[in-house]
Amino acid sequence: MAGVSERQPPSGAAVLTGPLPERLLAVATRLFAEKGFEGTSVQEIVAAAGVTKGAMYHYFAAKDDLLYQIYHRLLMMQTGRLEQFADGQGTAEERLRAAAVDVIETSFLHLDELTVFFRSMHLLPKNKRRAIRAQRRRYHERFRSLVEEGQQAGIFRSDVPADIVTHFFFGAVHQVSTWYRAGGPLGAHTVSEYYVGLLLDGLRHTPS
Amino acid sequence: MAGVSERQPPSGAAVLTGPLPERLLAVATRLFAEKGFEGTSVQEIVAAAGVTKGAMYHYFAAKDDLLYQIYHRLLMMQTGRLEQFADGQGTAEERLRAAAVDVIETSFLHLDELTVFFRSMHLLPKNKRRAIRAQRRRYHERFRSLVEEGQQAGIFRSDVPADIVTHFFFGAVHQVSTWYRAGGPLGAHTVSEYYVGLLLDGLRHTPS
DNA sequence: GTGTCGATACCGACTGGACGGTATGCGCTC
DNA sequence: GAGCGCATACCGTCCAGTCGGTATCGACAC
Repeated sequence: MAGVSERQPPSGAAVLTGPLPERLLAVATRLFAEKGFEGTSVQEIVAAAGVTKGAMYHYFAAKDDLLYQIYHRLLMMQTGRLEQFADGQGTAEERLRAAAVDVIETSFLHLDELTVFFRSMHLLPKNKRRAIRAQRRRYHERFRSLVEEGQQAGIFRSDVPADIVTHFFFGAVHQVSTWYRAGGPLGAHTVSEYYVGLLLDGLRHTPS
Repeated sequence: MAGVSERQPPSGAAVLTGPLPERLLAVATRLFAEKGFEGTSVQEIVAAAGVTKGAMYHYFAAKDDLLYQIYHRLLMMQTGRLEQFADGQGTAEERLRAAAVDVIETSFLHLDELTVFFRSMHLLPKNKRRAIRAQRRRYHERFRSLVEEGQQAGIFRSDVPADIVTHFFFGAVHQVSTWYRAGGPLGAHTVSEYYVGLLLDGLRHTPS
């Protein structure tokens, strides 16, 4: 992956290092995932980050700005990657498979962000919610058009609308944060392959 | 007044009729779905139900009791139906298909309850959360064993664990509340059939 | 059929604390 | 000496839960 640049070095717990805005977002993500957005006070966030409220309100206009930024950044990254895979080489099935595996794997890497967003997006003020919905729409549409491409090429079944397929798959993916626990018996890559296998081939045994 | 009182007539908007506990749950479900659990005050709930806080705390020990009851009742119903389908007649595939269609359709009928629960379950106190998790585990296990049955009969593929299949499918189902809107172009039954078709046969075109 | 008792169903004012957000100040850098 | 990056103190609001009180009703006695 050329265009996808590496982010911060893979240090274990970067809580008291680095630029403050990122530190606050990291701490807030963890706390929101643990105790919920409304169950976490601004005071707790800044205390965990080793600063005070003045610092936070210097960088973020409101508490829900944290929530917005948390998911906005993840979504931007995933959208960029999806578009790279979708616009790449290979058949529609190959590209869809690669994109689907990638979105699951990056989702596993950011389970907290996903958890927090899908629990609390309804708490965002209207304008921010609209902004996120627009970005998600763009993401959804790109995936959907990939499915449609495969349908028109005769690779995918056409009796199920591509829109439904996309909702079906992303629904399953966005819910992994409710059951998957890192450190369990299943690795992220394993689950990704299973999920994509189910998406493409379904559950029924097809004697080849 | 006899002991066995009359049930409420099937009127459309039964908000100010019927037994108070059910009335409060119905009103709370609607408000929680609209404005979130934390964004809805007890005062608003009781006002919408036409009573006062004293009445609510007469029937419910705490605000989160409402949340618990809302999903508890739905889950009990769906579990009962799942077990009926699973223990019924037919091949494993036929029974799984019928059970899967049913769970989606009942989910569409109770979208508000699903929305509220999956947004706010983390706000439940520990004991109630444990209770719900136990019930959901039972539900999950019954579906999983149905998948396993089909795997052992050679009807379903065995290279994907039944546990993963169950998570995959329920994940997709539990997320419908984030995109499906009643009154849209797609009916609940249509979507149910699409989803079950995707679960069983997957996306790939299999020339028969 | 009248009076008493107890229970159920509900009312509504009040409290105590928490929480998001702000106004101001202060040190350090350039 | 100006402005950035934060600290500290404070405010107004809101809200879950409480608690003493009232109304209604059935059961039972006489």
